[in-house]
Amino acid sequence: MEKVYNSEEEFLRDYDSSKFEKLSMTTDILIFSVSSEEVDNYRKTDKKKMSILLVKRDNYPFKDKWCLPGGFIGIDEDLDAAPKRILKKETNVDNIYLEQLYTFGSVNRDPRMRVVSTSYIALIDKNRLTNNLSNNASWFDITFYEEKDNIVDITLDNGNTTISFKIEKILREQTTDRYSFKILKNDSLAFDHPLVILSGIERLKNKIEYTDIVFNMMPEYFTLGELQQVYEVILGKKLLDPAFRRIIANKVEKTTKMKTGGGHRPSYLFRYKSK
Amino acid sequence: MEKVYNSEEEFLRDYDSSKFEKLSMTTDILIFSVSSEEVDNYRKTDKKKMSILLVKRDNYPFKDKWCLPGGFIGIDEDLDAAPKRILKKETNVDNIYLEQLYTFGSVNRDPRMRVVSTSYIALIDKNRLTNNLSNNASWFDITFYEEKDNIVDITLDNGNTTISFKIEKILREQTTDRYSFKILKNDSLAFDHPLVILSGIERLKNKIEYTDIVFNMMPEYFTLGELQQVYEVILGKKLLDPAFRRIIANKVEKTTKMKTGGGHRPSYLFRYKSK
DNA sequence: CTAATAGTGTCTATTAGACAGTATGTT
DNA sequence: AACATACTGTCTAATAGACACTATTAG
Repeated sequence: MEKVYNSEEEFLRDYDSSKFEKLSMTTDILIFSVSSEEVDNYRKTDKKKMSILLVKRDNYPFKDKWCLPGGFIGIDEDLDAAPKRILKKETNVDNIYLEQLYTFGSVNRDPRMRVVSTSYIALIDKNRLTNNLSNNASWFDITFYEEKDNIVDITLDNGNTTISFKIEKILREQTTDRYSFKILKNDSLAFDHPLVILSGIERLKNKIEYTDIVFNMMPEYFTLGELQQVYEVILGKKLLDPAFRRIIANKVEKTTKMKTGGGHRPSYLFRYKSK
Repeated sequence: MEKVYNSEEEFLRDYDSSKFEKLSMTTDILIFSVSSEEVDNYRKTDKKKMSILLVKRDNYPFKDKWCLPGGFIGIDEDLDAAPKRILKKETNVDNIYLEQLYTFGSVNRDPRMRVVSTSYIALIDKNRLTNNLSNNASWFDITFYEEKDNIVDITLDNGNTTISFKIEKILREQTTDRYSFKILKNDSLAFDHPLVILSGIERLKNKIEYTDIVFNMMPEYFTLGELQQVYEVILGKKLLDPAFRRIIANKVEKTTKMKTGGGHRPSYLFRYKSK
């Protein structure tokens, strides 16, 4: 028979938290940025790509495979504090844009034991990184390609290694925008991280349209051409100049600085204007 | 010194999962529906409200306070399976619309021990419930009111009990749509559930604009007036008839059935039309 | 001069907002 | 007849898409 308590204090003094079987929690962080690939033609501007930071596992499970930076949630650590701590460790930078993405909790996602993982998206301008990444971390350029029938092809490339995977998106209900993801092919990414990365890319594509999060990936001063390229690479399509400028007009302010040196008309540098 | 392993199998055989301190996970479910309040005037249509299912706690902590239905995640249970199981238990209905909302993980959100909770939104048409709710559960009508300066006032009422709380929304960064919530007043809701409820309402308000999730709260046949009222009560504002009908035109199909009996022109019944 | 990007003007198409009007059942 | 809701027509305002044009620099 259960004991009857007369106050919350009494109950808590007696409480045995071991009666439920506990589990481990981790966090995975999608650190997104933008990279520029130099082009041989002196007139042309650098080609921009989305990029993501991965780390190479030096331990089992998935030893020597690449995965998202992450780690365990401390028992005395706020859920949001863990990704902050890990981000600081990996990048040596504070004040990085961070938002919770999704919590993944299939029973067998980790071969060691039951682990539930809350993923986060971080956005950063690479110029803020003063080149002291932790030593098994590396930036991978993202190539994202959606085939007709809800099959998504993603390729990550850091110059040495190419990782590619393919995921099928299955609409869960007619009424919503939520998909179930099914991994069709995955060479070399650890855990269920292909799913996490795809979720993150989709979130980014969505939110770039109705928030100002892009500016977390931009340097303080930028040209509108550069900004437009970042939009285009994230959305995966070309935008028309006048329409683009109308839309971002009230988000940026023109400065007196200019960018010269390309073999073409110089452009004004703009800056993010918060409301 | 750490032991060196030569294969994943060997590593896993040896793996001691107890070296990290584990924690408990729960799920909280926001079960939303729509209720109609009868009006004395025979001509007028019933006034619709959003409603949410709460349960009364019969144990410490927060004994006798109301809270969201929820429970612990089983060690061998997929994260998504837990809310499904609890939903079935509380409502006796299968196939309810369910989507993950957010994972709350402040260190002290539960006085017993460290508990991280993943919240879910469920949407249901009350007509599907054949009146066998679990016996300490009750529907509360929601009144939602946003004061000028990001202070939100929410009142829940089930006819006997009125619960009200007040939350301040603080924009986290200039660039995003994410808020931190701060509870300014909370009489009688257990845990951090005021935050969970507010997050859920905001998600609902957002998604009703670009998905078809409303139809999960509607009966199979409905009039456009009823549908419009549901939109209005969720969005918290009046809509213009012609605009509303244009927007939902391709989401519904007219049937030959009609609704008569109000002291006014009868209306056609419509049905959700999936694409 | 040329290639390449910067930046603007303007027309058109589409969508959203507003208002006024007609239609029809119950009491 | 009167009230309340159903439903539609149409004008206007705002926004998005498309194209064409001018501007300016390094080589």
